[in-house]
Amino acid sequence: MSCITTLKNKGLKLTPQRRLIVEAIHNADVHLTAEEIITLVQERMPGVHKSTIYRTLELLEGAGCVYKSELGDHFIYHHAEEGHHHHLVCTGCGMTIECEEDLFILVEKSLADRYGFRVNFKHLVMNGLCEECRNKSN
Amino acid sequence: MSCITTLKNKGLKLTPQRRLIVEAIHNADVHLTAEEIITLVQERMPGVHKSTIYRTLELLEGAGCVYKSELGDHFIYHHAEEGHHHHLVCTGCGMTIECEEDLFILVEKSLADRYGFRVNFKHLVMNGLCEECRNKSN
DNA sequence: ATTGTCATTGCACCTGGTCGCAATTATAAT
DNA sequence: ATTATAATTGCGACCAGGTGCAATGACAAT
Repeated sequence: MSCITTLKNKGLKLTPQRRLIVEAIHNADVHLTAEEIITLVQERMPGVHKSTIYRTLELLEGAGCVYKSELGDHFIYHHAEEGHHHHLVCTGCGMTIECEEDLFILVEKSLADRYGFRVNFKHLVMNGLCEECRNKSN
Repeated sequence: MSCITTLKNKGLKLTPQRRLIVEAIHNADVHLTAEEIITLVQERMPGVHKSTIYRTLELLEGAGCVYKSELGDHFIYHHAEEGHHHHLVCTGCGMTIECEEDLFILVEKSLADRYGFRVNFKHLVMNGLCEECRNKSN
């Protein structure tokens, strides 16, 4: 909800298109792909151009209202109020598992020490094989 | 070098196009983007179609001769004999740092224990801010 | 050296995502 | 309520990467 006020505070305009996009992301309980957002928005307001949606998504990301992550070959978006977590994506069956943040605290520290690099570990996507697929493939 | 024999052993044909592509990847000491490979190959043999190159790259990846990773918004390729490493990509200036594998051994183990998930940590790309950009932005 | 077969190529077209630009519109000031 | 103006939209063109298909060509068998 505060996305709207965040935008206003930054002197950005509140167009019907933007309202729809923000709404779509808020109503979703999981992350959406760009494609899904485009479909949802255009169902309610045909004629909205995809470039508008991509630009709004980028803007919302920049404003900190929305997180964008790469999930395989496409992008997913979800609103910022959700807790952080990481994704395990099985390359066998496509299933995704969400996993906790704490696993990476050590890595985060090591990277900072060794390379002076502050990693953005808000959302990380890792590919691999789930238990089931691993058993199947052997 | 053994890429060539690997292909032969699989009953695949050794076309001049494929020879050039394999050669380009072997001659490079760092990873190349698909774009760079296309340019290199076409310099020596104009008319080679990009789809041929993408397909060959995919084939080499499947044969285990070449690794493909996502680096931001594009793909990079390098031959399999290189050691594995991960990439730190600065979202500020675009600079990339290569970092060692050993950082992730612990994480790998935790994920297997907690979720039964075997992560493919061959090449991981992590976004964040490098030291310089972090100092600048404050 | 010729031939047959199947892998491979080039082509034309498609996809998701991005960009520059002219037309439109949300908002603030009057 | 009008107006000014800067942000935003829709459009069309573009980019990297991928795909189905008919034509070509590498290689094995003769």
